[in-house]
Amino acid sequence: MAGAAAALRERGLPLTVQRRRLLERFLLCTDHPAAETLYADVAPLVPGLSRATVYRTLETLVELGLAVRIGHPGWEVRYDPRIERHHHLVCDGCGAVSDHESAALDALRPPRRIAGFAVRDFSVQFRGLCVCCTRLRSKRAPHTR
Amino acid sequence: MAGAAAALRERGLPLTVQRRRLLERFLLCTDHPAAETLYADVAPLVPGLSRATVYRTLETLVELGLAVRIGHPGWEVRYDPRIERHHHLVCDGCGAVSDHESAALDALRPPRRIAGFAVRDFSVQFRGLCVCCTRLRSKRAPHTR
DNA sequence: ATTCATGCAAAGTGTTTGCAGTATC
DNA sequence: GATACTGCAAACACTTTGCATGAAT
Repeated sequence: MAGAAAALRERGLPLTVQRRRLLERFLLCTDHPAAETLYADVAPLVPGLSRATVYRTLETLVELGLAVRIGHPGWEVRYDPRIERHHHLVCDGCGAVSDHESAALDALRPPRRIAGFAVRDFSVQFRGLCVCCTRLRSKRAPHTR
Repeated sequence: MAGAAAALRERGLPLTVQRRRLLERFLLCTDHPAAETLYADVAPLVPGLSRATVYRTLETLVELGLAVRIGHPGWEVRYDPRIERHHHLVCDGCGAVSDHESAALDALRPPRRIAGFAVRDFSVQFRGLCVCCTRLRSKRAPHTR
């Protein structure tokens, strides 16, 4: 919390009541909440809190490097006609998805069971930046997303 | 395509014009299309094609085991104040998705780079049957989905 | 003839944006 | 007092659903 407040100050960003309350709650979360969840938790403490503020605050935190985004807004489900086990490289920059075959990963044997869940197969999703997007980033000032 | 047609017939599902065209196109795709993309590609060939049909067809293919879904419908972006990764258990039976935290997986260090792709993080998707569905299967006749 | 798929349009989520007003620095 | 944030409501993107019609077996 202290670190977060400092990070905001450093950028000249006001520490509003809404942000303080959201931070207090968010930084304790261990369950990677969605915006809606955080809104539900904090709204009772901040009369009139708007969902938009929650969304905006969370994105600000990501920009400040105080939070990690899991997934991307506006990202659709994609489908793959290849059903054999294979893995994916998902670009955080442009959304491109490419396949990745790996003997090493294929050699792994997943656990049969995870907390009652009967595991049948697995696949790994690597997130990062594709070649094109890497090139773009290195030119301009580094800037998240 | 032949295999797909057979799979449909086996289940007594009609091979409609729309499905045929969608299949013809989809099975050739190597770029993990989203529903919208497939719609754009096929709509010119099937006058009056509806988006709903595309969505429904793709989900049918997943149920038949002819396609895999990358991502989950209705999934919101989640945020994490710890820079910690987490994984997913996806039930082939009911489609439920639950989170899975694993110290062992967290300890893994992904490669920095895969064929030019700058890896930032990864997450593992385990597919199988959740507790409820496992119970159902063991009682009733096995029934894929 | 039966069964299931389709199109349409409406509704449902999750998220973003423009704007006028307001709090923070 | 300047700047940036907030709430509101409307817009937006993606996806699902109900229903009457129509097509495949």
